[in-house]
Amino acid sequence: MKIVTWNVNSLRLRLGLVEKLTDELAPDVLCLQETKCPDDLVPHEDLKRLGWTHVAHHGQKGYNGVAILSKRPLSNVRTHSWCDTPQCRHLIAEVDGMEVHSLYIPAGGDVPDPEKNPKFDQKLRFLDKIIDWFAGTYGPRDPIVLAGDFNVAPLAADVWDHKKLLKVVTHTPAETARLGFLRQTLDWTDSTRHFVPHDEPAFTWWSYRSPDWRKGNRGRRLDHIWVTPALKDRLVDHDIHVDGRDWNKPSDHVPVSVTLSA
DNA sequence: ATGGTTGGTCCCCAA
Repeated sequence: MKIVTWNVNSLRLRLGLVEKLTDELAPDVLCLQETKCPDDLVPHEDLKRLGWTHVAHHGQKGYNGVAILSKRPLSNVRTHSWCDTPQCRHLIAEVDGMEVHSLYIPAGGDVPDPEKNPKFDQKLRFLDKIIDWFAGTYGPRDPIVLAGDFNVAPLAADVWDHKKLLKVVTHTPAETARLGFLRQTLDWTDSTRHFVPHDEPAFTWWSYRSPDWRKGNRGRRLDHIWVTPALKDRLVDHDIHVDGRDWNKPSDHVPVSVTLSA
């Protein structure tokens, strides 16, 4: 069972790359974020042609939007909005006896001060709410995959320069501490760091604004796949598909994958 | 200290 998460940054614009990803990575389940697509405009026929016969989508016009594409049946599809105004950032479905979450945590704007920046305040409160919810809703023996764009780079080796980025949104102590609390709720395993040493730089996002992203390599690890202890022993493979940043008209995020044994 | 790019929408916002 191979599960991939990707911030697609517009599903309709990048349908061709969804096809490329489907061919090259051959996932069984594909979690998408930032589809930027209302539910009634999802290109279901195109997705079906690519083998995505089961599609759950939770989207809105212009912003946000999450999806779970699957080659196996999905059931018990649910959504949550953790914001004051409804936002499409959290979609849940069951597949093969597991619960899969496609999650898009708010980016948080530019100024890392909740007093001055409402978006950063919204991000911190979003994190606080899901920490409470996961802690109160599940236990470590529940088989859950939490995948998505968390918009937080938790470790020093998850950013290109730890000291420089301590005051930059995605890597501030307020955010990384909360991600630590979230990880503790169900004793989640961070799949990437299960396979990659904690001090080895690992990035999944490079800004569109850096002209030569590979040379400068000013990246951050914002995209994550976490699993509960119930699934940890089934982790057999992992990949950050860095080459995806060089696809034609790429997303600024690259796909992250895990493979679970049967 | 600032600017750089991309996507969606409706003349600017979010990332």
